[in-house]
Amino acid sequence: MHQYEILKERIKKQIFSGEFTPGELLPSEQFLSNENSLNRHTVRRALEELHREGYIRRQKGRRSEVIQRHPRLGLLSFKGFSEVLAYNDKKIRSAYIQEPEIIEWPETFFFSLSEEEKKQPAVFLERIRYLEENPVMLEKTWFSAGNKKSILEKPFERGSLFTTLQVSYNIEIKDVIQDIRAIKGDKRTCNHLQINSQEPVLYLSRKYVTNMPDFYVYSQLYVNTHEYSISNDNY
Amino acid sequence: MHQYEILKERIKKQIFSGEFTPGELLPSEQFLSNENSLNRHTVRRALEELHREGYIRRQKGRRSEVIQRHPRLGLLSFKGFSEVLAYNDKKIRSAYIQEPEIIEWPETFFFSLSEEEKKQPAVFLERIRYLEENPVMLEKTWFSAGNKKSILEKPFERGSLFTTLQVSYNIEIKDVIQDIRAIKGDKRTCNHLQINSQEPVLYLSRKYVTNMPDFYVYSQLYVNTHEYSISNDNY
DNA sequence: GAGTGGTCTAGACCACCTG
DNA sequence: AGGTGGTCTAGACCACTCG
Repeated sequence: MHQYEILKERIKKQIFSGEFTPGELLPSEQFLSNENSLNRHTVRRALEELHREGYIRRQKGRRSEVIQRHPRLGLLSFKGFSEVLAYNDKKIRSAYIQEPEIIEWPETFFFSLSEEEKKQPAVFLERIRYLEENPVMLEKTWFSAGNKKSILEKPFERGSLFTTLQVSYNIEIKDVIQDIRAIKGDKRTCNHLQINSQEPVLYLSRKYVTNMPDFYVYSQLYVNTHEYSISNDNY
Repeated sequence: MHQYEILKERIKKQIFSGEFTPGELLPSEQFLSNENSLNRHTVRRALEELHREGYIRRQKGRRSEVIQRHPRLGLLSFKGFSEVLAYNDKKIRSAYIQEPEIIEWPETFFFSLSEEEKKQPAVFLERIRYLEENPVMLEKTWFSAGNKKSILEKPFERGSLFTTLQVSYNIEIKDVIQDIRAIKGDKRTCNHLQINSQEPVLYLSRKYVTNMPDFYVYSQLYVNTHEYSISNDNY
């Protein structure tokens, strides 16, 4: 954990605990720098990320202002579902449609796989995500089984695949490539999302890049945006 | 124009001109630093932004790799349509449905307006955006007329509203707040996009933040994602 | 005019990649 | 083992905000 991450997480917690409230100004960079015995650049790095994630507003000559959080899903970032909403006051929950299992890679896959990946079977899982007890997202996930079969043996750490990959295999998500479309939901998808068949659904296809060469995680997300829209991280 | 922006734009041009080709490694930060008499931090800032915008891949211990660009619309960034695709080889074109005109703000608006904004009427315009002669996006734009009525007098600089705002009033876009949904296109929208009525359409509502306090630009975008999906800037 | 954020320079150490 | 990117420190100047 780097210094800027530590500071960033601390300020996030202070925002969610109400220690810093929306509209309030954070201490100056100079102050945070002295206070924490950090260089101003390190402080700035933390504040820049808080800005990109939509927590604060920055303006030259003025201290950083805590922003009123909107009731939106910050799904465009590449954090996992649980992380995105971890600090939120929304009640979230996940349920398996398909627990992690070993399967062959589908013949036609939505990203092109490397030869290395095709040699191994895949781990597949499918989950439905609830927000305030409403199903908002159907998520299908694949990754190369390789030497990661032990991941099937017990439930995910804190319900998060990414947390589990990190603690079990020291794998971290570094980047994501994603495409977004509006599509008609098929019958099965709409059933799970509890909307009428053929209703528009936001479709995201994702390839997560990790710190392990040639190991990627792939996801297809089907999101019901009738109730909740999806907001961007700012930058 | 800051040093890191100059360097960033220069490298972008070198990528699009084919001077750097996909798969190729850029010179090291140290080299670019010496070459341009810039500090390594300044070089890094440029490379970080190129990474976020999806032009290069960065990996510790290895020089930055130029990425194969995908035929996708980088619409999630807050750049204008023309800027996004300026370096692309795709043919783009815009046409007015409604040329800029002065109107009253709609009674119900998709973002909440400040009292200051409501005092003034709005400039409204509506455009249809073509990619390779296919209509891909319908865009409605509003902003406070204020002292900016001269903007109605002549065509936009290089067809870009944002460029015009910058050269005429020194206004720069600093940030964007946007929401994304999948909706059923209404009849009018689908007609313009040349798709069947009720087809799913990607809907983005945007509030652009500028360097001028209390001056915002608002847009509603309706995107046909059947042919082209929308990709993220990475970070 | 004091406080503050944005940019830039100079230099250091570490972790990772590649021969 | 040398090259390279990621993090961090120390210090500087400028442009903007606000009382």
